[in-house]
Amino acid sequence: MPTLKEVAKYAKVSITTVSRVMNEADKVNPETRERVQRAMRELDYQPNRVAQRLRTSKGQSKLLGLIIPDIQNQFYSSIVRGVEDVAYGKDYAVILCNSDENPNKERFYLDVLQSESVDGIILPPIHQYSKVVEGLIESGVPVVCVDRKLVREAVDTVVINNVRGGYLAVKHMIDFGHRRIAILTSSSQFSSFEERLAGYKNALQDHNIEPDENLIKEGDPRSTESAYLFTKELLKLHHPPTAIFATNNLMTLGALEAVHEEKLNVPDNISIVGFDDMPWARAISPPLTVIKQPGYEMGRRATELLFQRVEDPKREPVQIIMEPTLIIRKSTGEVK
Amino acid sequence: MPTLKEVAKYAKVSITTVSRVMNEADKVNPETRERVQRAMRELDYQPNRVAQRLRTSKGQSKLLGLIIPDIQNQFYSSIVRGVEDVAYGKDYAVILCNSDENPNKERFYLDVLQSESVDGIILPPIHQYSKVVEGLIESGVPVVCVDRKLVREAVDTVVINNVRGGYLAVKHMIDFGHRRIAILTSSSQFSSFEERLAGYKNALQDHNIEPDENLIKEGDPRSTESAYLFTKELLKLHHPPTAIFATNNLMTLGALEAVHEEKLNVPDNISIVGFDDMPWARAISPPLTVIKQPGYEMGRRATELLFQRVEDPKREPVQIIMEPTLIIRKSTGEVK
DNA sequence: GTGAAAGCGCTAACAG
DNA sequence: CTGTTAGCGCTTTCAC
Repeated sequence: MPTLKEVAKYAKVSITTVSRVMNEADKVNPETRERVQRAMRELDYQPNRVAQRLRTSKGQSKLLGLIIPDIQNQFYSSIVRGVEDVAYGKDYAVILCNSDENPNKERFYLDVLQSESVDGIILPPIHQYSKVVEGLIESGVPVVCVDRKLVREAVDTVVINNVRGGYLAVKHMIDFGHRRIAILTSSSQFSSFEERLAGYKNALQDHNIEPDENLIKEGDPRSTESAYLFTKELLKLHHPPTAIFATNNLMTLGALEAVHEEKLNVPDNISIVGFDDMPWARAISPPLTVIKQPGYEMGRRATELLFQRVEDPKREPVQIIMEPTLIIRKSTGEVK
Repeated sequence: MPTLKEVAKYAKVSITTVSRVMNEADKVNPETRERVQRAMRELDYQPNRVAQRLRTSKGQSKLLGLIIPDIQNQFYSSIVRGVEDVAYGKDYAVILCNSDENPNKERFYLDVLQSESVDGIILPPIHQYSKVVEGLIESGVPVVCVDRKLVREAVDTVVINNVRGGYLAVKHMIDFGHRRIAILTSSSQFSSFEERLAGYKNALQDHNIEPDENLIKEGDPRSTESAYLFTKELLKLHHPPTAIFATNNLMTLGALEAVHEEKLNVPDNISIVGFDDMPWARAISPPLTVIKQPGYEMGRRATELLFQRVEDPKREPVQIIMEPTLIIRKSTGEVK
């Protein structure tokens, strides 16, 4: 690959001039500029981003970091796509990291990203209190949280109103006459799942339904398998639930599989509401009623926030709370 | 972030020595080494990858590039995960790029990656003849193709036997007595889809079934919508097919949706075989018969190949052809 | 066994 | 308007 120096020699100017025509900064004599541009074209010159990054202090690296739990979770794929699209629009590339909810991996990647001098980092933090992430913010690295928040208020954040999401789902089932409604959720650790559970409880309370601990299953939200097992248990209960609320797309799959295996008819024998409106949700039979989160849009907004912060590091942190929507399809119906 | 220099000062040695203890190269006096290591620990030193990359010529950047059509296609998510896992094992980070099958985007990202001095690039090339990619290989950048091949033989490649995948699917339907079997595939451009179609035709031929052009639908493989429309058309045919083979996971979803909308029973009224064994395939009712491709494993193998090439740039190129498997579930049955 | 010095490709003062 | 110079943080000869 040609370097600045070679272009300079070819165009018979100094490297500074070449650098100038690239960065549009100072005015360069039109003729000179033209000559340099031709040289760049003819040599097929591409600035070396690594050198640029090393030299430039902040906000010019054209690289950003994105740490997610697992790219195989489609909800995160949506976020990633949103991030990439906005990044691409600004000639940014993104380093993608999978943390597997493992704080050590998160830490490792955070170090790598910092060491790569990325302009900023987007992530759903594994812990709501995170020394590492907070340290990062303090040290001036632009960070935006997406999907999950940090307890500390002073961070740009994009989340959805999870309490409302949970409420909407459960309210919908109650409206159909259900009173024994089970929930498949995560053991408390992630703000999002805690909130969805809170929404579930609020809805029950508002309709004078006593929560039944047997219907609240808390497991690993990454595991379709555990949701499957929980659902099996649920269905074997003496008083089984007439409706199930699965709080993410993976758990929904587990619930669905168990229900089908038991030859139950949806929604006649049991109603199901999922979380996340994945492509398969409308293709299956019956189509699945879900709480939709705008993953792609969340990714976009988070990235825009990040760019804003890169440009103005001392702007006041913003919290964007997006609204989940209930999409009613055929997997929910009157309780029999 | 502390630099080499600061560590050196802190440990009262020269930066060279610090560099040495990091890279384990020359022997360093045990005492000195210990002192330096303590300094690094106490200052929480992290080598600056950007500087390392700029300085080092090849194969030490600890960064690799991955260009895929779209991360929202779960098959590619699997590949990405395979790549990341192997990369993580070697302290590598990966830059992820979405090409949307757009050669300009592919080209843009290829330039970016080269300009980032990545150690290597993994991609399913958009075109089977690709000047850009071939140029890259010629210029010495380690490249490995995954999922799709280049016509040029001299590239490391990891693909599946797509002809066989197509054959397996269709043979399975023929065994159930089907003779009017439709295929939803891509307009010819991608080697993988061409081959799946070839497998389809081979199977028909081997069983003396005349291919019917009306049953061969070629569209955009990224579009669930187009598969949906095609399926609708197919079902309205005077002699509609009794079975449908969808050649990727997105198209499968479109077919499923159309079939359900027409209130057809699977497999009683129509059999369906999908391509790609996505998590939802076993959760739906009836569970979907599919041709499974080992996406995750393909990503792993591709990355291993890449690392081998980084270590030995003049090793002979390897072509790994993995086998697809037919997973029989309940979406296929006797023709009525 | 250790240090001094050069330089990767680029940007940013500082002169002219 | 253009060129000279000094590094960014690191690796790598080449001396000592």
